[in-house]
Amino acid sequence: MRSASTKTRTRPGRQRAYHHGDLRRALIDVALELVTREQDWAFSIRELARRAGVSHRAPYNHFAEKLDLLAAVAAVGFERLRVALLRAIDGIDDREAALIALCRTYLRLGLENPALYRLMFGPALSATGAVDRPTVARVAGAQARAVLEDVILEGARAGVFVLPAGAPNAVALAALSVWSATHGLTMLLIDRIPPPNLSVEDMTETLLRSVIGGLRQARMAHSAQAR
Amino acid sequence: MRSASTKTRTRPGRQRAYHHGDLRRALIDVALELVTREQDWAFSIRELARRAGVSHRAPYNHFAEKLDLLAAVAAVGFERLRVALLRAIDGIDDREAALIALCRTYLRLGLENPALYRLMFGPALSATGAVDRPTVARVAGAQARAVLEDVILEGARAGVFVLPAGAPNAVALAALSVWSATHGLTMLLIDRIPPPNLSVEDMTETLLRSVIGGLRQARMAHSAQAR
DNA sequence: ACCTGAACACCGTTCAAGT
DNA sequence: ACCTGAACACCGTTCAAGT
Repeated sequence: MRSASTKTRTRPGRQRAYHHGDLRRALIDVALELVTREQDWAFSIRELARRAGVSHRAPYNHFAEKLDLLAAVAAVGFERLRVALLRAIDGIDDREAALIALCRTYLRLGLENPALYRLMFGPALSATGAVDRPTVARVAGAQARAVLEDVILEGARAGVFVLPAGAPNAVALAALSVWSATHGLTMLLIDRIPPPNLSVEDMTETLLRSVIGGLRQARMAHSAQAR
Repeated sequence: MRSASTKTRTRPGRQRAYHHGDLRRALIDVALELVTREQDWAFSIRELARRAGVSHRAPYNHFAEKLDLLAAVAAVGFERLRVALLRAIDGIDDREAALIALCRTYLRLGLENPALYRLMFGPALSATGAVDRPTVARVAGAQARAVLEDVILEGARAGVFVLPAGAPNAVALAALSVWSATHGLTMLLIDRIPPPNLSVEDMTETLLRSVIGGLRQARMAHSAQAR
């Protein structure tokens, strides 16, 4: 799309040029911008349509209801997360350092765009009412999770991390513990729950120390190599 | 209120009896019931008024806007949490066992009423748009947090837990780590993010093992400096 | 296949009164 | 002090058409 000539915007038929048949994408873009700027997804479908320059009915040609639109926005957020996580560990050899980089990146992204983050893990996916319709976002979330599991698996193979047992679930369970801790701190910070006299850096460091400690655990016989 | 005769409900003036001047309380009750049953707080103020048997305008005499009503509901949730946490550790001597009991209770309550839990930590408190109006819920949350901090402080004094440094923040930081992990797992479970082949019990146990490990953690060689 | 515009039943919030 | 009822400007979603 970006390779196409930008002159189309200066052409006479300006209104048609913007959508050029991809109103769906345009709606997601506008919604993402709204979520980011207003830090809220309470905007109406009608306003969305207005900003996209179409009738208030048009969005329903692409999304059955508002929930589906929000799920699409969440999917974009998960994709961004996945890319950011992959980039964060790029070129890092030490799996422990890689894990820390993952957690810090995760936290940073959450704090950068709290509303998007909450949308990703919120009601849009959790199927509060009916069946889990927005599979899109769920799949995207699973891909982001895979990055974390890979690092832990590699660390376990390298002997840096000690996993609970030989169960096939071990990696998934360990990853979920790390994820829980990081996700929890991110959420608490987003929601401004911690007392204001604690600094984000201190909280992060304390948590990561605990998380890493939990993974090194078990055989703490001899002092391991310091970093 | 409970000490008052319940015969008032069987009296002739049934309509007046229910509110007996406390429409505010009645509205909170109805809202809490709606949140619990529908697992959602998308209900309208008008519907709330309908169920309470008053005009759709009446609620505005007690809550400036819907947010304030939701904050009041959240405050009830925090109070319930505080009571449940206190009861959970009642009679337990071992501070490590007490801490585990706290985490498990926290998790259980969250899974019992996900919508209320999400409301407690959600936008109603986080002041997405303006100033932090709903101080009510914030205070209630701080009280619940105090229970956790007490257990950790006592454990540290008894030598069961080893805290980072002598900084006055140490207890708060340690408590926040434990809270983050527990809160994170609760949220992830509520949102059905973990893969379905993992059992809740396995996830919980793995997490708690890691959390406890982090608190026992022998001071590793170099001392930790808090900023 | 996609869009428009009218229509329906709702909503949050305000205003002007009532008691 | 608290409640009512009308009113305003919105909303999500559906229907019947247009191209």
